[in-house]
Amino acid sequence: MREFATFEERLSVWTTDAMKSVFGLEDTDVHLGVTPTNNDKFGDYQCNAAMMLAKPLKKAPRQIAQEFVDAAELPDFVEKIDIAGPGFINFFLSNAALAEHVESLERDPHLGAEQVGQGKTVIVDYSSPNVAKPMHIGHIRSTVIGNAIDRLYRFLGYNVVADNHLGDWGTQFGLMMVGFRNFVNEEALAEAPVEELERIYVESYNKSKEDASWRELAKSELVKLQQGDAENRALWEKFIELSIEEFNTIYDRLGVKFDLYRGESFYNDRLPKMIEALEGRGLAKESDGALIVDLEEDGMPICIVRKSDGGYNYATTDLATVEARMEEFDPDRIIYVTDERQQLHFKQFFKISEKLGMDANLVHVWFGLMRLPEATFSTREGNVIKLAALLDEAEARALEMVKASSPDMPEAQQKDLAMAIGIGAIKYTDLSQNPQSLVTFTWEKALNMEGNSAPYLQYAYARISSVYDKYHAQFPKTELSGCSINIEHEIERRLAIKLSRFPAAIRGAAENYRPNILADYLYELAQTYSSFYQNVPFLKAEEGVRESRIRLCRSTAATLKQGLDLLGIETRERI
RNA sequence: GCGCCCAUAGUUCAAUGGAUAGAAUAGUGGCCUCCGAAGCCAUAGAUACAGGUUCGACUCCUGUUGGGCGCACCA
Repeated sequence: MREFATFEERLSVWTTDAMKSVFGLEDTDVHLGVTPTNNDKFGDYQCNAAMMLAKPLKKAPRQIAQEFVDAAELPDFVEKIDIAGPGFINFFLSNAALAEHVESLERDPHLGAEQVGQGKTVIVDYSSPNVAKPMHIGHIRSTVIGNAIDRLYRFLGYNVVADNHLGDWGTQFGLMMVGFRNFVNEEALAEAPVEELERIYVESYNKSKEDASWRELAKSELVKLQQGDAENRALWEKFIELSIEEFNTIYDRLGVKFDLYRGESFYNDRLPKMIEALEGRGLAKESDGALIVDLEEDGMPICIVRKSDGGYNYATTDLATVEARMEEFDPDRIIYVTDERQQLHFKQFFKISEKLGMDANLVHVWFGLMRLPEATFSTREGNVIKLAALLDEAEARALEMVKASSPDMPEAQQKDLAMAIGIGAIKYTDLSQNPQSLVTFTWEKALNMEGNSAPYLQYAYARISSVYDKYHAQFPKTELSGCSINIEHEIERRLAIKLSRFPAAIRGAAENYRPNILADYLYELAQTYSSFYQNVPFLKAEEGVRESRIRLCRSTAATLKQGLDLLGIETRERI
């Protein structure tokens, strides 16, 4: 058993062994471990094996439970064991063991979370905006959810490669080239480069619809670019450079960092070989001039890997990307974070990758579309909300709140706080719900700062910091780590149990690619703390009790801070 | 037409097949002489519909209704 093993792990190992020995079970599919209870009255953990074993053992569940309880010798951290209802076996942890465990977590930089990723590499492919298009609120989910997954896996010890797979290649660049040379407004370009690039694209696109010679010109410029023409290449690189620069200002504001910015173009050279591989394995065939992979036997529509004009598309690029990533990083897993519309595409190219014999573990983490109450976002409708505008608005609203509640704070600090709170609120809104739900955007929801929200958690953290500082001012000589935690009050116990469950929240969030599991946990932890704070005195408690409670505060602060950091949400000692 | 996803309090969201479906917000009623009221305590309110599987179903299966999305050269 590892040093900071959770009670759930320890108990599960114990119940599994004990069940096997008491009932002479060898191999069984029945889950013999424990799960957390959802009600204090049923103890801290429950084992449901008795019900599940009724059939194979041909005995009544309660009888099984009773025989188990009679025969088994309790581990020392269990205070009491109970049989309830149809045959639930409930475990009550001892307060002393609980207190000791919480104390010990202070020595673990990972707060009890097992380093399951040691020696493993994971590539997380997320955000992936298109060059020459401003990021809008549709990009927030991939960026924020992807970044949380990135952080979670790093925390679990994985070597994470965060890759921003930019949309930097494709037919639109022909139109961009001719458009730029004809309609660029240098002032606008200096002011807001990507917005201007988008404007140029739209104008050029509109012109192409009416003007056949314009279309021809765009096409020939595209071919020149593809053939490596120096001038077009330079212009294309300029588009990318301007775009990345602007994306980075957004990423900086969001606290998002990538290890790589490898656009689709990075894999261009591999595309012909990829087609050869498909043909060599007899996977690809001609159809209406295009080269396709027939996936009918796999229950999917055909997948085009080379267009009838000889160009390659999405699927081919993604296959080549997998191949390149396998060669360079040999990852244990590649995680793609995109919206739900791409499910079929990913299923198709995952299948083709398998058929090609690429031994890649590919995971598509999809999230629900973001839409407006009345319609989906579209450039044509002109209802797109830019990501930068959303962040501005969040910070402005947060600043208003900060000024109202802390009018005497220096302005620079107010602004810094407003940033942490505003950005935190936006992120938390997205991270606190199941990623797969469809989201209807409203300002009110996106910038929620009341109730179950980032500011609630940040407030709880700041309040603890304040208590902690006051303690040190009043009792500067006491060495806290030398004082033990004693659990006597009910609310202390609830808080300690919550603290001990942090690793489960982390694992659940990471393994299911659902940061909301962690967000839920943190909210519950903060609620439990608030109740603790309200119901028992800390600084005015008698010596000993006081130190014990301050240590619980310290653990809570560390857990909140770490958890919020994994969601990419910043904390401040004073708000 | 085929396929994927979704439906939980008035509203916005939770709930690895487990016990009495949790929060927030809006409503009502309390709590600053006391560690920060961005808070706490109390109260009321929900599983679309019809079947099925199971000791046990919001969760799994089938059907219905209502929504979102995808399905040959856009990524």
